[in-house]
Amino acid sequence: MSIEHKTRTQLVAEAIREKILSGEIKAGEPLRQAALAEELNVSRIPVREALLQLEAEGLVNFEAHKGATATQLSADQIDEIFDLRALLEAELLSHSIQKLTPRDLLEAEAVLYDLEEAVERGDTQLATGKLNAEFHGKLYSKADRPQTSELVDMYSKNSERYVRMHILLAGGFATAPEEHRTLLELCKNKDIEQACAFLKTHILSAKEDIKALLIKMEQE
Amino acid sequence: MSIEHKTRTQLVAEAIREKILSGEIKAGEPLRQAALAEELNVSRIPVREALLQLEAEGLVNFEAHKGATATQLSADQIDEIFDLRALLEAELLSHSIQKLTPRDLLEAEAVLYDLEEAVERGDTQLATGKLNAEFHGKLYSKADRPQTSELVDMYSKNSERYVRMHILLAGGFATAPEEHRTLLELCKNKDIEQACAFLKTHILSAKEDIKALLIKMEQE
DNA sequence: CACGTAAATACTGCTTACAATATAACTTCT
DNA sequence: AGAAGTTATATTGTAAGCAGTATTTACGTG
Repeated sequence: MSIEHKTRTQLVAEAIREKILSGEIKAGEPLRQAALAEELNVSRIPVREALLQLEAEGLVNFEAHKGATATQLSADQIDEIFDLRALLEAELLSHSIQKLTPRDLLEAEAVLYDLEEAVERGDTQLATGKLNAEFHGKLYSKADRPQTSELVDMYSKNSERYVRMHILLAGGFATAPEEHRTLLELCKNKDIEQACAFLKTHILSAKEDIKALLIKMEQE
Repeated sequence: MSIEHKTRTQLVAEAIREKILSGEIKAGEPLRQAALAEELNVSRIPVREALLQLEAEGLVNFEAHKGATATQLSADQIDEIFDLRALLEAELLSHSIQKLTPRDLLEAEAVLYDLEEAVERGDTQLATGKLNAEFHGKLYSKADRPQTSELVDMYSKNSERYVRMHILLAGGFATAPEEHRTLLELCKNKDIEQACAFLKTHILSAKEDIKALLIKMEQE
């Protein structure tokens, strides 16, 4: 194993990404190259390159001569992104489900246990972010579809901050925990049709919640 | 309409993209920043930024300290990309088909006419590239799904060079023209189910052709 | 001759500094 | 006072050059 030599651009990208996902940088806020460069003790070039990378991830809008801003997703865009997620994640699950071993399923269950515990502790931040992604990831782990997975990761990262916001403002999703259990059961039974269908409705119902909130906010 | 002020980065990106798509730069070939910079009469900075952009488009692989290469798609990757295209394009069509006006359909038919003519002239380059994309684009034009469309554009651009290669080596797809006609008919009849199903098989059959060729090439 | 090691090279990554563009502030005129 | 034009300022885009990394070549050693 060779030591990883991280380039400044990568470090800067990680730093800015974290700022956006955590909400430290709010949607729509402009990202000044010089300010970021000084704050992170690098020149503007790695900052520019990091911003370009983040644009590819959909976290940043980069307009020539005008600068970069954290992407502000409209209700319509949220709508479309969640539709895409439903489509793509069902595709992943359909390729993965037959190959899931008992061990995979137990690992998923373990994650689910942590997740439920986090919810009880009130740590919704962790529950909806890292643990939720980890649970879904376990179920897709045998899909062997690298490009599709990359897309799914991108979109889930991208919508995460809106999910968080929703939870903050609306008190979270009451139904999600049970839904996860149901989904896991369907996977254990290798019921492709039903599992995929249920996964889709699971994602789409989350969408409806968030969209309602966003529309309300846009009206203000 | 304000005059567009194109940045050097954008111009460089277009130039390199064209080189890759046209085959002037072959898959796997390294892209030297200094060489490109000199050839295009710019410094290395816009070249680097253009390469980053092309990486986001999937046309280039950018590895730290090792440089950029034109992406070399394996048979597996082609397989996955075409599956994604089938999924996403069917999604677009399903959202667009009801809203397609008689005029949209006539325009699609007009493109189809040009396309068939190009095939007869033997201009498969044009037929499978610009015109094919234009025909499909007309059918998706009322989907109102900007992000999905962007993905589809990306993937079709990305696979175009492999399609071209296939045509060069295998003499083209015998069945495609009739399939386009059939698809158009199904759209005219607003038969969502059948149109989407047919579109999927249309894309997946093209996949099989190309994949077979690629596997053959990989064995050499 | 094989193999590991050290110098040379070719390239990428980054900094500093300058040029070009867009926006904000300020006149000037009606 | 308000609109149009003009300067000033902030910010981005690009260039040239140095610093750092990976790869190749040359060399010595067993």
